Amino acid sequence: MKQKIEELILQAVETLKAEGFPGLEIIPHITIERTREAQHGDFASNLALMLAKPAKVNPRQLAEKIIAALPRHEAVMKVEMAGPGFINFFINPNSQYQVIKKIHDEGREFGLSTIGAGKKVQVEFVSANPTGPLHVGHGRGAAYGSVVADLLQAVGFDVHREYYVNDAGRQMDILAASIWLRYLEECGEVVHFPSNGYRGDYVREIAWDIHKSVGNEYRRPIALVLEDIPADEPQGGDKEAHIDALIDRTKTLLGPPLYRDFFQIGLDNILEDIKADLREFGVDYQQWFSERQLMDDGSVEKALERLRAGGYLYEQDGATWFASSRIGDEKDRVVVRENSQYTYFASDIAYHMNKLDRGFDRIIDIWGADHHGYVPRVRAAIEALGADKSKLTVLLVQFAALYRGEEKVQMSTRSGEFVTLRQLRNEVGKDAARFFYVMRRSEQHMDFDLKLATSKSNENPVFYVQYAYARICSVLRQLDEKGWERNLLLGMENLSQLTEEHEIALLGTLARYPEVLERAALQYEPHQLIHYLRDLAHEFHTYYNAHQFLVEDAGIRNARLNLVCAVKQVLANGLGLLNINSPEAM
RNA sequence: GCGCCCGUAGCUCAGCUGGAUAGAGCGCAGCCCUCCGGAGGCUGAGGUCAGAGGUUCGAAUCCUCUCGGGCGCGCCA
Repeated sequence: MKQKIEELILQAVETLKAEGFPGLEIIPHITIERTREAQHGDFASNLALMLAKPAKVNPRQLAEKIIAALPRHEAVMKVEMAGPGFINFFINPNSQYQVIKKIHDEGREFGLSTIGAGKKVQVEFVSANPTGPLHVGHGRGAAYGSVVADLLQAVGFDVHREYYVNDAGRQMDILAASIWLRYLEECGEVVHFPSNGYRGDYVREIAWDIHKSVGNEYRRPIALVLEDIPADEPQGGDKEAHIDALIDRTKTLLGPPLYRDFFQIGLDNILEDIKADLREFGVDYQQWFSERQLMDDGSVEKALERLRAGGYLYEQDGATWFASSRIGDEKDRVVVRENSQYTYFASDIAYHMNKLDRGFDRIIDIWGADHHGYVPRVRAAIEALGADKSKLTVLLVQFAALYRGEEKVQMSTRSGEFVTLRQLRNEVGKDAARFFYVMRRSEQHMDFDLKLATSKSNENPVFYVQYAYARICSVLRQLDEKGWERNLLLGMENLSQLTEEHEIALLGTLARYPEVLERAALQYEPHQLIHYLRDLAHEFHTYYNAHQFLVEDAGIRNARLNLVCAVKQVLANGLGLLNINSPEAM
């Protein structure tokens, strides 16, 4: 419809141009908007306002001219000039009814489109370090990322969802050492647990499992473990030096193969937990990409070689630097440390090279907002690798501050004091959790009130939308109980009897759905879909209160049922995209 | 200090990329089933869109400055 109007306007402008009307050489992008108020019709164009200046005419006069030049179209009932020079289009209701047939015919496909044209898009999200279970902070990225991916798929992109597993590096070493120390405790050693170790209960559980299967085989006297280890912070030392020394000691005392086992058991354990957690949260991946693999198969070295060939690497202070400040970063970055270890950034460069080599048209990284300082250097890396840096989109998700009522919940992964995503799901359920996370614009700081989300009452917005769906199902059950059958054809023949204000409004909202999907997908803004669904549910509830559907007149009854079933279908489609259930009864 | 995000109703937030009288939910006041599910609907009160300049037919939206909040600024990941 929007497109048709656009074409009509374009034709009108061409006509005026042919008549020698001045100032129409440059036609701005024609924007057709849905109006906010019914008295302004269904669609509006501000073209006359935009053109008034170059054409040096009064915008109201220009609008009149354009309207006069508009070709006739059966779907357009009336065109009006209004306000400072808006052109308002009133759509013929008969053409509005078509949407009900369309929704019925297309069913679950209604709203999907092909504007993505099968372009390959990779979406990487969550990618939390596998050093512990996911917490509620990761939940937002998980919900947001999965919905963005699903939306892109819905509008025709070929979407590849990926989780980057940081299974190399110091954090993992700290985890391995933490597990071993807890294991020693199981063996009966008295351990002063390092302040910088992972203190969560899950570490004890892993240690407990190991002890159960191998007994005291890996036990070493604690005195030997602590020999010459610099003091921890509470004892007046440096916690980083303390933990690093403990990691080295763990490696020496266990020996490489055994150390590897502890490391691997911890990794496998936690990664399995994360995978299961996300699956239960309705988040699926095509690929779990290992950082360690990049290290092992020489990809990092290859990536650095490519940078070196481009003249972007140099040596200084014993380290190797990437001259990222030459291409947008605020300073240069180390890629190989003085101790000849790669930095995390080095493997990330390799990872992005790998993404580029796999031929994605678009690469989307979804990160926590605290990583924003990292964006320019990754962009620089892509440019230095010789790729088009516009291929990369980084979406930053702001933190969700957690509250229990008024009280803010403090969180720290190391100390183990945090609410896990699993706990949240158990408390509020998958549907409410997903809905809440995605309800707000991603760049918006969000307060997640556990108390509110836990309350299974009317305060909880997800129920409002689900209730609309359940209500429609209930109406259909009532139909059956009253001994009536739905007559689809009769309903379609009587659509023109849907003349109530609420019915016309619903038609417009239903017709909007494909546009909402498209916008939400292309702008990576799932919250637009949520708001739409709330609008739709609200209009349905209003309609429900104002009019009886199951009336004696079979024509009107079936027409209304067709409308209501169209609402049901769109609610199900929208909720489905959000991976939220559409319950037939609540 | 520099950079990124943000500031809209008592609270939590939308606001369709510059449009018409700034909108929802919760909370508050009042009302609506002999009727398809009251987890609903309707009405009302509540706003200097943080503040000040600027751009123009038109600004919550764009630019500059100020104030306030969050987050970054490692040879950590």
